[in-house]
Order: sequence, then C-alpha cells, then structure tokens
Amino acid sequence: MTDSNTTDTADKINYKDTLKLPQTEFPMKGDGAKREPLIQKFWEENKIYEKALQNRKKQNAERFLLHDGPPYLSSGNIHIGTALNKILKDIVVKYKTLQGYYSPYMPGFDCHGLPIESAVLKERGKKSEGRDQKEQNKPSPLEVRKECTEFVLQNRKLQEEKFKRLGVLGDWENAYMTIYPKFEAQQLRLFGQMVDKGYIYRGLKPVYWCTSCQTALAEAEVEYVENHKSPSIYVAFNVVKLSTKADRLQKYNDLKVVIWTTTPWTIPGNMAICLNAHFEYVVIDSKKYGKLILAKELLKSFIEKISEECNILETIIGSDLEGSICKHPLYERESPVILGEHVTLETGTGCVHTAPGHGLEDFGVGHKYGLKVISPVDSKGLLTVDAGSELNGQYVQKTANQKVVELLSNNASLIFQEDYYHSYPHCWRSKTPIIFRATEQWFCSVSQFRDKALSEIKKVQWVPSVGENRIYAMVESRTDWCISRQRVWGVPIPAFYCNSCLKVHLTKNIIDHVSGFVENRGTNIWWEESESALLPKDFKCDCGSVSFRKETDIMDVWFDSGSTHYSVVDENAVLHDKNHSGSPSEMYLEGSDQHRGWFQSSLLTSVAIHNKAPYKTVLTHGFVLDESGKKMSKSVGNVVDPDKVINEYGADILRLWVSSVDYSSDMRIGQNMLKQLAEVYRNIRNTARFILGNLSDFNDSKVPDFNLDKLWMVDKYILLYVEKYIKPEFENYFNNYDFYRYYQKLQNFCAVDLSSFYFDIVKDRLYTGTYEERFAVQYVLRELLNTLVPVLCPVLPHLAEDIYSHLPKGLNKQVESALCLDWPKQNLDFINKYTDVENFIQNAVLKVKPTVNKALEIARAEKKIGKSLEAKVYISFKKTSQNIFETLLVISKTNPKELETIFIVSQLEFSLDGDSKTSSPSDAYAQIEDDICTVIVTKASGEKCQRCWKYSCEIGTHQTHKTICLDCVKAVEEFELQKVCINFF
RNA sequence: GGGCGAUUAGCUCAGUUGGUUAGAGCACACGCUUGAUAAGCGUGGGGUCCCGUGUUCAAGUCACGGAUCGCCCA
Repeated sequence: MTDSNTTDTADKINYKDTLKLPQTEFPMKGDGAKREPLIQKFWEENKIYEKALQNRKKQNAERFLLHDGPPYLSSGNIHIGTALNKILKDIVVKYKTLQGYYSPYMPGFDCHGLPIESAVLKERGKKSEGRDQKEQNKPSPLEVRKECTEFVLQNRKLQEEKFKRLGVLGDWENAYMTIYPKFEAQQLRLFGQMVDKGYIYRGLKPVYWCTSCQTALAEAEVEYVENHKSPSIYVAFNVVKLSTKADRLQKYNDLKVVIWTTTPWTIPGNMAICLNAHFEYVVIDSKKYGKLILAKELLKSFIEKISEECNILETIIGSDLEGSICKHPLYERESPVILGEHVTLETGTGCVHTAPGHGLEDFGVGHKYGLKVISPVDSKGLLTVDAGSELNGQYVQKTANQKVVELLSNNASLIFQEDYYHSYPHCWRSKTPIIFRATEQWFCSVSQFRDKALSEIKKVQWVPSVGENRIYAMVESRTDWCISRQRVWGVPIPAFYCNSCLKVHLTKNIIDHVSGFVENRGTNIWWEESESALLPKDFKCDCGSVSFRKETDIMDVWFDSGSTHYSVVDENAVLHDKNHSGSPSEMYLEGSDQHRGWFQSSLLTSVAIHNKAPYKTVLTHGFVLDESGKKMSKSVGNVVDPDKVINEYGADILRLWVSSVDYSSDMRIGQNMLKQLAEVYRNIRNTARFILGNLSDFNDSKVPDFNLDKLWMVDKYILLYVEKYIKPEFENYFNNYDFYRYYQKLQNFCAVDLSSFYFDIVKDRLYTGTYEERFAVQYVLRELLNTLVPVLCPVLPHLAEDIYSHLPKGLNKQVESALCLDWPKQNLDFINKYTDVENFIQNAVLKVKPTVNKALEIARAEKKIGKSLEAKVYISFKKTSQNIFETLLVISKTNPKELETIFIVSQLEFSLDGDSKTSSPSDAYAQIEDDICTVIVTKASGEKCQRCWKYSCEIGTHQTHKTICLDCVKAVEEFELQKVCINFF
C-alpha cells in the first residue's frame, strides 16, 4: 500500500514503462487475399525472379532446370490438381535457387488438340444458330484455326494470372506456347529427323476411331465406361477342313467351331478363329446345332445358355486344331484356326473371332499368320459395299449389329444371343462408344528404338521409385505410336501425295523446307499456300509429275508437347549454363497420368533423335481427392476450387497444404483440412511475429562484439538444436522432395521448440532483464530469423517476404527480397563448441519439465496458483537419477537464475533423495512422483515483484525501489540511464 | 477383367532388422494468463493400427485371402 503523501520518486514510476515489450508493425493475420497480391506486385515490379536468377548466373552457378510440362489450354480456369502441380514446381525452383543453383523457370502452355478444336466448334455452333446451316457446318480450316488461336491466347492470359496468384515466379514474359511459329518450326524439324531415321511410316492399322468425331483417337483420348450394353452373340463356323493333328475328328461330320463376340458388326471383317494352344477343347453333340467345338472350361456356362444337355464326344488340345479351316458364315471365304496367347477362359467360348481390321490383338496375331487386314467401315461408322450389299450403309453401333444378327440367324449360324454389360471404350470428347477401324495413318515405329528407350528409363531417377516400373512396363508393351489426326487444329504432317502416281513424299528435305516458312508465318501457311509454293522449287515426283496434294492429317498433340526438350530446352540460351546447352533437363514434374502422356512422348522423341532421355529426374504426384477420399466431380459437387481457397485463406495456405501432404499417393483436400492448415500457418506467423517484436531495438552492428559465452544454457541449446538438427533436416527433406516431412518438422519446431519451450522461457528475460541478459536472447532470435526466413521461402514465399519486409531498422537487409537470400549454412564451429549443451537440456531439463508442469497443473486446478511464478518447486531425485541431479547442479552453479526461469517458477530447489526435503511440507499445494523424481509445489516465498511478477524475499530491501526485486532494480537503473542518454543526445 | 499403390487418433503424418503400455503436431475439452492478447501456456480425453486367417515365445510390422479408395492397362 503506497502512502499518497510520500514523494518517493520510485512511486511515480510505472514499472510497466520500463519493460521492453515486443513492438512490430508485422500484423498478426496474414490476410492473404488482400496482402499477397501486394507482395506479388513487389516481386513483379522489382523483377525479383530475374534478379535472383541473375545473381546465380553471376556466381557461375550450376544449373538446375525444371522444365515445365505445358498445361492444356482448353479452359481459362485451373483446377486444384494443376495448382498442386505448379506449386510443387515452384517449391522446387525456389529451393534450388536458394540453394545456389541457376534455376530458371520458363512456363509453357499446350495449345493444340481436339478438345480445344471441339470447344471452339461448339461455341461457333451456338453463335451461328439460326444462320445458314451450310456455313455453320463448314467453317474453313483457317477460320477454325483463327478462332482456336484466339481461344487459346485468351485462356493463356487467364491461366497465367491464376498461376501468378499462386505465388509462382518464372519467366512469364517468355513463356512458351506450342503455337509459336518458332516452336512449330522446331517441332517439324525434330519430326524431320525422325523421318530421316526411318522411324515414321504410313500404314493400315486398326486404331481407336470415333464415328462421331470422325477421327482416330489416341489411347489417352479414350475412356472406359462401365456397364455398357452390347449385343453378345455365339456364332457357329462350319469346319471345312481339319488339320492333320485333328484328323481323328474326321468321323464327325457337321463340325462347327463356336465363337463369341460382343461386336456383331465386325463379323464381316472376320479372317480367322483364334484358339489358345494350351487349352483343352471339346466336341459336343448338340441336337439343335450339331457337333460344336469350344473350350472345355467354358462348356458349362455355354450349355446353360442354350438350355440343352450335351455329351462330350471328344477332347482335344488347342494346338492340335491349328491350321484347320472354317468357312465364314456370311461369305465364301475361309477362316483358318490360329493360335494366340491372348485367348482366355474368362468368358465366351475360348474360340476368338479374329478381325485384324477391328482389334489390336487381332491385328497382332493376324500379322503373325499373314492374314489380310480388311475393314469395310467408313469414317462415319457405316459398313461399306465390301461388307456385302445387304450390309452396305448400316451403322455399326446400331443397325449393322441387328442386320448381321439377322443374316446369321437366317443361315442358322447364330446359336445364341443376349445383352451383355461390360466396360467399353468411349471417346473422351463426344462420350460416344468408339470402334476399332483400320485406316491409313502415320506411325512412329517405336519398336525400332524401344530397347534404347527402356535402358534410358533405367538411368533416370524416378521419384517416387514406383514410377519407373510403371513407365517401363508401358513402354515395353506399347505398340507403334499413331501420330496422325484427321483434324485441323494442330501442326500439319508435311507430306505430299503425287496426283499422278499417288506416291507419298515425306523427307527431311521437304520438312526442313516447310519449316523455314513455318518459322516466319506459323503453320497456317500449310492451309494458306498451294502445294507448289510449299515444296522446294522445281520439285518433281519420280514419275515426272509436278502436281501434288497436301496431307490433311495433323500431328497428335502429344507430339507437340513431346518435342519441348528440343523446341524449348535446346533452343533457349536462358535455360543453359556453362556445362549444359539444353536437354536433358534436371527435372520433369507432373501428375502420375503423364507416365503415359508427356513423360513418354518426350522420352520417345528424345531417344529417337538424341539417343537419350530428356530428363535426369522425374517426380510424379498423385491425384487430388475430396475430403472423404473420393474423386472430385462437378456432378457430385465436391470440387475444391483453388480460386475460392485463395480468396478465403490465401495462396500460402494452399501452398502449405501442398507441402503438408504426401504427394506420392492420392491427396485429400477440404474445408476441415484448410481450417487446420490456417491454424498452423497462424502459429508459424506468430512465431515470426514474436521474433520481430523482440528485435525492435536490436542492432546487427553490435553482434560482432558479442561474446557467445554470455548466452544462457537454453540459448545455446536452441541454437545448437537449430544448427545440428533443424538446418540439415530441412535441407535433407527438400533434397529428397519430402515436403510433408519438412512441413511436420517446421510445425513442430515453431509450436514446440520455439513457442512453447524457448519463447515461453525467455519471455521474462526479454521483457524484464538487463541489457546484457536481453541481448543474449535477441542474439538467438536474430539467428533464428536468419534461419527461418529462407527456409520458409520455398513453401510460404509471401510469409517470408512479409517477415523480411518488416525487419526492424537495426537489422541489415543484405538483399532486396527474401527470395534472393541464400539457404542457411550449418555452423559447425558452434556445434563443436557447445555440443555438450544438448545433454544438459535434453537429458536433464526435458526429462523433468513435464513432471513439474503436471505438479503445477494440480496446484492450479485446486486454485492454489494461477501463474506458475506464484509457485516454488522442490525436486527430489531418486538415486537412480543421480546423473540428472548432477547435471542440474552444474547448470545452477553456472547460472543460479537459469533453472527457475527454465521451469518458469519463482524459486526452485532440488536434492538427491535422502539429502533433504524428501518429505512433503505441510503447506504443499501439490506433490507428484514418477520414476525419476518427486516434485513438490508450494507457495513461492516472499512477495510479488511489481515489475517482473516473480516472487522474491528481496522486495522492500531497496531504498528507492521498494516494490520490486533487486534484479529489476538493476534493469530499471539501466533503463533510466539509457533514457537520460537518449534525452541528452 | 489384369497390374500397381494406399488404408495407424477427427485431420496431416511418424512408427527402425518383428520386441514393453502405438507416437507428434493440429483439432477438441478443461484450466491458466491478459506483459506475443482476434495471441500465448498447461493439462486431459481420444486408436478393433481396414477386416480375416496364418507364421512366431511375440505381429501395426512378415505371409496369404478379402474389403474400400485411387491410378494405370484392357
């Protein structure tokens, strides 16, 4: 109680004013939606990406090139998977740049292809409603291409803005687009080299064919729809001649082989019946249908269908039937019995209807037996006159099936018919069922360099490693690459057909000649100019003709992106360093679907012309699912829109999510997760805020004079921990691309090691301590900041920049932006010098602190204390923990104040069991015992210091400062002196 | 239909060559603090390790079968 009449100066002091409380403008909330765009503007206006890159160039740094796989421009929006991909790339590029690599990032955009052409045509259809039908249906290729170009440029703009908003930095001004004339010219030149090596050929082959789009489809353009209904038929083929080995079946007249198919319209294309050499086949006696041959295993299900008991007359191995001849049920044509491994016993009869023009396996086995490929179907899916007059003009998906069934039924070849539900390939664009149709196509003969491609796959580092098996198996088993498309939105295949002798001209010379034009005017010239203008001067066919027709097919869009290693990486000097003039890139990073897409098309074209893989490391990530692990789809309504996430939480939260999940398998995202990530972000942010606030009066210039021995034990410990564990662990996690481990560690470091342990302990010293005591902590905080800011950059660049832009005045800003910093180096000297500190804290302090906390909590629950400073703690160690006791003894001898601050109590006493204080004092608030010690909590002795709130028996002993402890007196006097100095100067 | 992968607390992740009572952070509950305050600290509850069978003295971990989800291929 203060007497109001006293004039004691100390009474007038509001001791709170003598505290050094945190001061910072750094806001507690990130407010990403509003503030991130400002930070991004700073990066853009000050060319931070360019500067960081140029710094490394000047340092003659080694290159780390992450080559961007171009996202597809079918829309201006990006989905969460694209955002994930771009963020992962950005994390890698930023990390490598901090690490000291020259790591340029040139974004790209994939511009051609059917989905874009379809989108444009659809849009056009809407616009021209009510107008002349003819005009609507027949836009010229150049018109379509013009609209596609506009569509693509518009989408590029939109996507670019979204990518930038994610915080992705790169050379956006020089981003590549696959429609750039220079790109197209290089793509053609690459193609020319493949032509020159004889890898490109024209051939008749069954390809996926969409009768709705009237085009061949790539495998990637096909999707399988479950429960598609097909007409399933069992058809008998009369045996007209038995093979020698099957001679013993001669005794049966009226022998028939039963085939099964779900595509009756392919019967006209039947050229053989395929059996499995190893299966057992039976001859059965059917009253209705005669002597039938089919696989023994499938007999049961077959006789159930025909509802007739049949006797097995004979059993024969498949291989013995090879070479027997059947008669086609519709035509006067032979259908030989052949053998193939693809024949299974899953369903059907074990006797496979083989139409080489309508199936890949059929084509393969047919090739082996020299079967003719026939395919009497036109581009609209109508059977041609080659299928016979009765079938001519019938649509394969509908009437052709019915008509074939009718014809088979009429001549008694049809045994059974039913509806069959199975998964069936559909066009990913038109969603209609597709067919296999043999057409003239351009192919890349993968088989000629497959072995090299496979050996290159083994040299590449695949992250995660399972990626290697996936792509290896795919390349090993893939058929030749069909690279032609019957479309207009793409790069033309620059071939010419002689109008006179029909010879095809496709040579490197011609291609290089055309490329020259393309380089200046783009591929539109293919449609703009005449044949004679495009061909080299005086070009003549061998037959003497000078009249040619241009190829109308364009290239598969996978060829566009597949050529970027040549048309982008090899071409742009900004992507090179002193040792690398282009491909291979250090890294490709895409979703796992690209094993069959870009990774493969890039590999194939690169191996074809360079004989090596275009990448050294390939990192793949899984797909993003909703919170419950289900696929996102618009119809289900579980789509997470990256725009919305950014507007609600900011890009850094989305980036933090990317870092938090294990991308090697599928990842989940949802509101609940984002909310929690925002909490984690807040904790990291406040950790930084605490540091910044407590460095408000710190000056880097004082650091060189600072003696490290002035650090307290906890100070040394936390620095040692950072040097010994945090720095190398963070580095390891990034080097191994284990971002979620980094995330876990970062979170733990901020929440546990710093916030709850170190900061909690040093708070009082920072606020109330003397200049020297405070400086020791500030020195540590400064070091923590030096570590924290750069390690935040890859994942949380906005936060890192925000922190960096709020550095207190006394802290040196060595570079313009956080993103120009170097990755923190490990201080080995410090580790060596203070290595024993770890033992003091980890093996002693941290072993008893939880027990002390528990004891304090008991006292608190019983309302005996509030703040832990109201308590005094006794620790009595058991004999078995003598080492801990002795360790604490050393700490307290080195610095008598340290232990009580570590436990954040006013007084601390400890002893070895039996020495003293082993029994609980009568005034104990709480007592707790574990394997190591007994902890007793009592009321702290003395009175509460009005300044530092610690309890002390010294209160009132000082002449002037009667309400504070002597430590505080020292600090206050120092404070007063400092004030005088400031006023004086 | 075939192949590959995943499955540990409400969420994200740890869990060593099989070895005590399965861990961390966040979230949640309760309490403290009001000198990091739209912050901070403490304590606590929470698990059929997807299910089943087997091997073993001993299984989250190994083997086999199955379920769910995802991807690739047909």
